[in-house]
Amino acid sequence: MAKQRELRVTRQRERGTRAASGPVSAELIEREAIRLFGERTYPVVGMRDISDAVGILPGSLYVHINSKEDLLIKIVERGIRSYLDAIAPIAESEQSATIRLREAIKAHMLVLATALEQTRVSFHQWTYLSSEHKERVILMRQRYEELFSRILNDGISSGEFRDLSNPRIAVLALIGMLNSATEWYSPTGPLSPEALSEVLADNALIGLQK
Amino acid sequence: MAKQRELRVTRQRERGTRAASGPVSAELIEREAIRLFGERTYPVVGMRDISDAVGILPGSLYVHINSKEDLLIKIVERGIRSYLDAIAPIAESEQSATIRLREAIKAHMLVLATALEQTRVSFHQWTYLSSEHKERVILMRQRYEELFSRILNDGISSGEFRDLSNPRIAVLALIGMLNSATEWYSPTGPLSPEALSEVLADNALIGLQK
DNA sequence: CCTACCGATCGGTAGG
DNA sequence: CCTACCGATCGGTAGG
Repeated sequence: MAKQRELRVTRQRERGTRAASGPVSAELIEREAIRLFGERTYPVVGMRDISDAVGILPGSLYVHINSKEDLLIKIVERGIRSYLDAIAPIAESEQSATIRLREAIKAHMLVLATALEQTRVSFHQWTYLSSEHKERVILMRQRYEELFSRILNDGISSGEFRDLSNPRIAVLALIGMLNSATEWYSPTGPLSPEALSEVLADNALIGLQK
Repeated sequence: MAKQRELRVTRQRERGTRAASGPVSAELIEREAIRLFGERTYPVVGMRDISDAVGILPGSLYVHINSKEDLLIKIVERGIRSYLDAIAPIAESEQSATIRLREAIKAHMLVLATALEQTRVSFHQWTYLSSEHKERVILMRQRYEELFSRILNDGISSGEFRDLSNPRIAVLALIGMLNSATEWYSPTGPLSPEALSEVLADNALIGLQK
């Protein structure tokens, strides 16, 4: 008995990069899944990697979760929602389009900085979901795109922005620029998310030319 | 004998989305791999998917290729090299930074349009390579980044561009915007690569403001 | 290029 | 939460 317990603890140590201990929960599993999916992507992370990270055996994960895909669904939807929640009130506020765009960019970078790995999963790995869930994600992504479209269109109407020949492409390019930060943002870098968002907003609004 | 042949042909038809026939070759396998990796990503495409697409049995692939990773290496390196080859002469030319930037963006969009799936693999899936090959890719990506850095720095020196507080971030944001086209460019869309590149160049140079 | 097969690993489950 | 295990699938090979 004592020997069995010892073996088990040893195995947990071997497995466990997990800090100290604390009970295993669905939330802990999701947290480790975010980290692992963010680092190595969904299809190449095995359930055994996740169970190692939380310090239990693979089969025991299913006491807390339903399936691997269920983990992905929750991570992706929560991730996108955090962007919608942060940016919707800004896009719909009464301020000028210029100010709204600056604030939306800042909000984006703040969410990105506080949830970098979740963002990586949410914006790139939703494609691994089965079709029904993929459709729901596509709707959320459309809502997100519409927030920026609204700001741009308002800015054109009000005369703040120039008469863009193709606002749709401008929106996609802007969002693409923001999302690319998942590939180069570093929490240990010299610039804060706020400072970065000012550089990006200047680029988007003023451009490179003098 | 006749019956065996019939069975084999039938099996090939079942497998084969392959056009007409023609001999299987390393090039054909690479072409189908580009398409499949581009559509569904490297880790979730099996060798059986590739062998189905070219119309042979899985084991027979290894007459033509060495390994699955070898396919990825070739696709990724050829893909990045096509960008370096297109943009290096422009970045190193004698023209103004403004013109060079416009032409570099146009060249980028032309390569992207003519090799959309290869670009998707090259820019996003090199992360699945083993570490030694990953390092080589990182070097190529640095060269690519340096081409744009050179244009931007030249433009700042010459006074064409404003005094960017952080040129590195501006370069990464610019490249991020260009690369995002792998997610929204459609060959059947209304705008040509040239027209798109003008929209993107205007965005980068002039910005959104009036 | 096929036949026949390999060991490894995958997500997940039954029963305690 | 573990023990013990499942069928399916993976990349790849030997021998013809």
